[in-house]
Amino acid sequence: MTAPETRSWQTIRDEVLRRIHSREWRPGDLIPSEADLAAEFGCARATVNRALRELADTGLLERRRKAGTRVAPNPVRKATLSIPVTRLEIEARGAAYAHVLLGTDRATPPPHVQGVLRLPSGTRLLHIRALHMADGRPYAYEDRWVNPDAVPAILTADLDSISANEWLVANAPFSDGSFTFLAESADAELAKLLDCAEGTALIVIERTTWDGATPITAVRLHYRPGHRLQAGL
Amino acid sequence: MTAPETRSWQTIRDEVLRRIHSREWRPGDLIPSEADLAAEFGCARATVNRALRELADTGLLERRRKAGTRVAPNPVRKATLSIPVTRLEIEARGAAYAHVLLGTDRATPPPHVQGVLRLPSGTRLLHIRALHMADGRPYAYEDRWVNPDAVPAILTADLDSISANEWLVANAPFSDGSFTFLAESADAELAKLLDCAEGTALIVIERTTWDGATPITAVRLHYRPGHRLQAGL
DNA sequence: AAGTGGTCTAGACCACTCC
DNA sequence: GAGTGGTCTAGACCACTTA
Repeated sequence: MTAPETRSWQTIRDEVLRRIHSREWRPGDLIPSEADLAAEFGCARATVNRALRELADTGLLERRRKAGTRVAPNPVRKATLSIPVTRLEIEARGAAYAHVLLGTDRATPPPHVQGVLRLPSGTRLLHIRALHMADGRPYAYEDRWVNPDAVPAILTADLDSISANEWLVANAPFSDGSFTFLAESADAELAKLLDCAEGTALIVIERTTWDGATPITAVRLHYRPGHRLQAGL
Repeated sequence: MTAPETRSWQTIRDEVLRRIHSREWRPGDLIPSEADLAAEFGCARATVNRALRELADTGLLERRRKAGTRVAPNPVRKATLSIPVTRLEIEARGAAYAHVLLGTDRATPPPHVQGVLRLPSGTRLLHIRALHMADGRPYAYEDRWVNPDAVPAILTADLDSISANEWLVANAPFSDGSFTFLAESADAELAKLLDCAEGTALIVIERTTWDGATPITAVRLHYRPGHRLQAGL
């Protein structure tokens, strides 16, 4: 045997991948148990477990106690988007970042914001509007509502020198959150801010974050026309 | 001590999360080594490792040999989108699925498709256009190019009864792929197909898949107006 | 009742990287 | 060189699920 004697969990993962890929194991098939595979590969069961768990996490295998491990019949593709702080996103593209605070006020948010934050109607929040610039050109428009009860210190923060985005990342740890992606046409105001024609299709990210049951912030980011979100895997 | 004596890796993960969250450990801080934490929690180092690895995978911790483990200063949020087969996506909403094959032909793809698939210009591919319906109403328009060299069997598949989407999932294993999300305005044809006004902003998913170095398929999915992609985490 | 995955342990060696 | 994380082992017990 000239085969390498290495039997790391990556080796086993790759071999399992190869067997699925070569259709030796087909979608829906039951594959051997961890104990059997450990015997076959000459390694500890924990090592096999690590490899199979990895593949189950990415949706390629389905595992159930007693029932065993199957090749997923309908592999649900999991696309992972990395969403860094906007400044870093822009700098990663090699562009110079700048940030323009368009205004802050305290007001009652529109109903849909109240809804997603599950706030009683009439609650007043801090409203922040800002523009992120890349090389002097508009990159994304940020419309944010912050719950000052959750992070009182933001009322005294200098949001001209640090974006609310970054201030919150550094100062408002959160336990939960969600992202939604959608498309929207630029209205007159957005067209002006993002320097595009009215009606242009824009991609929008809506994000909310929570500290346990306490809502922290809800934000909508409208990206400049043509923006693409690239997902891995 | 009335604290429970359970010390599973989830327990440890949650306790580490709590310390980060309570700002006992702040962004950029070095946290104790695995050995120290194992001693503190009274468990094996492997258990601590499992907990910390989990948090590092989600981007909350940064780990380096010798340098130790730090709380990530700029936690990169990883949003995970689950992208199932369109039929299952529709059925999960409790709607009836149907699928209309609009046409197939063999042709030379437009330059941008040739580009992303890295094919020599002039290569002829199978072109498939279809509409996914939910409860009889248009849900998404699919415009797909398939490399018949990679999956010759598709030329004889009955794409009326099974969508190309599902046929490929079941018959064309792939090793790599990528997703891109963007916004586009409906042109006259799309407006007609999706039963919306011309110029409506639509969300678009572009997907390509590969079998090693061999391109399999490139597809663009235009969703009906108002569609949202919901990401977890 | 029994089979399978899920997890934990105690120990070991290795790989990397900072000093 | 030394400290830290990365991984593997052999064994064990438990939890869940199906038969």
